[in-house]
Amino acid sequence: MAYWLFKTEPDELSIDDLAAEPERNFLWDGVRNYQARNFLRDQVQLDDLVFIYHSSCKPPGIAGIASISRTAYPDPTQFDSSSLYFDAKATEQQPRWVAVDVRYKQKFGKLLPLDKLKKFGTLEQMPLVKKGNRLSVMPVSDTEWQNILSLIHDQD
DNA sequence: GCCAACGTTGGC
DNA sequence: GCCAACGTTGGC
Repeated sequence: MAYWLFKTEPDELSIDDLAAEPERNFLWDGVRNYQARNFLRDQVQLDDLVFIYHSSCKPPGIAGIASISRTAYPDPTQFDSSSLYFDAKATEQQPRWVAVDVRYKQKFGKLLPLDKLKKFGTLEQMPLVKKGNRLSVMPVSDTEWQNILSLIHDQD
């Protein structure tokens, strides 16, 4: 079992949306970055745990946990010409992008803000806290996962 | 709204 | 295959 962090804009899909339908499998679509796609396609496994990170909001930070309920399959939005995520170069025979499904697991009492993550020295290797980082799907080591959980515990 | 950082595109 | 131009991300 592995750990991950997925970014989402809460206007699009938030931890509250997941929590509102805890039995539902949510399509995690719209990943359009090759490095992020390769993680989804090659490494994300069933029942892996995922920190849900809220980006482009105030304040950005980790809001809760989801689990992987379906491993990678072709992202349907790449074939949909009315979608923002449409990709004319993708075909059903040769899909370019993949999606996974996630399920709600937990919402933290308080969001763990990015500035706290940045202050915590042992997390400095995470792409998340590095300047200019744009990776929307990233692995989280066992140690990082435990350290972040303890930060959550401290502030709750 | 600004803009730094970064990924992608396309001409050569 | 280089690299300038461009578009996007995402914190501030």
